[in-house]
Amino acid sequence: MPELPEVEAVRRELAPVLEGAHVSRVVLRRGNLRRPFPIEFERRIGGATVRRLTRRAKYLLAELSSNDTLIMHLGMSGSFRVEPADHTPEPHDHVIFELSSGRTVVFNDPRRFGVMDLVPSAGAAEWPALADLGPEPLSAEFDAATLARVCARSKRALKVALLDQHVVAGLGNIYASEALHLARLSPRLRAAAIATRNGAPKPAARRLAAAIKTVLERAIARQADYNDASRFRVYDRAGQRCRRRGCAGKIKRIVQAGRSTFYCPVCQRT
DNA sequence: ATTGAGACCTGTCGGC
DNA sequence: TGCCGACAGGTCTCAA
Repeated sequence: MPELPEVEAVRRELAPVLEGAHVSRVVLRRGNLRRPFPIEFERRIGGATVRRLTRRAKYLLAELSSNDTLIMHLGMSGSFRVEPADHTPEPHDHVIFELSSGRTVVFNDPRRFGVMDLVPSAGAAEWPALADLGPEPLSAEFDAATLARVCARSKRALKVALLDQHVVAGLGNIYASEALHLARLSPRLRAAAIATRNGAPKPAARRLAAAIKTVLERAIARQADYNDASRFRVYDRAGQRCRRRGCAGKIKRIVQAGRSTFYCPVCQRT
């Protein structure tokens, strides 16, 4: 379940287990995920201590005492479990990090769209996918002005633009729809429609930038005391009633750039 | 330069 | 029950 809030939840769960922990052994149960594992992956991590576990967009970054950084992405179906040392592997358990604490961190990924790579920490920010990322949506760096600027000359639909990690880093298919609903903006609007000609933000851009932050913050907070999976505003609710107060619309599903978009045609008219 | 389509994988679910 | 297509939270590459 990996968009920014889910990755952040994973980080918060793993940080206490990994930070300061000594990795006694790494076991690969296959040679690749979306791409092959880097050369000497197990040997280069084995023996190191994890200094910090951080997140950038949907990536997890484990800084190691060896001055390498382990870059991880969960793809569509990746997940981590913390297990006792003697656990029996389950199907699709691909990477096992054995810690000298006696615990084991297991990476499981049925579809194998995940990624792991190991790079010198000094150059981690230049790792191709990381270097191209747009602003972190919960940082002060991301606001209506930055959003308006990157949308300025784009002819694609607003929803499609929100999925572009160069526009804003960490939104995925669920929270793009959710943010647009909160901001009362149609997913089919051209992206450029929220910016004025000189690139200054319109009220729509302000609403959208604020909605993105709100939606992500709420999702992160919900994960913290994780219980019932989701009460989405629109995602996966085709045919059901719009949850906005006073709106009698029915949620609609459309396909944009090959991906499902959910929205309310009544309150997300522009 | 942008943009959309297809590819990469496996699992699940609904319809016939 | 079984088979088959559609679809799933994400990138990446290729060709208009």
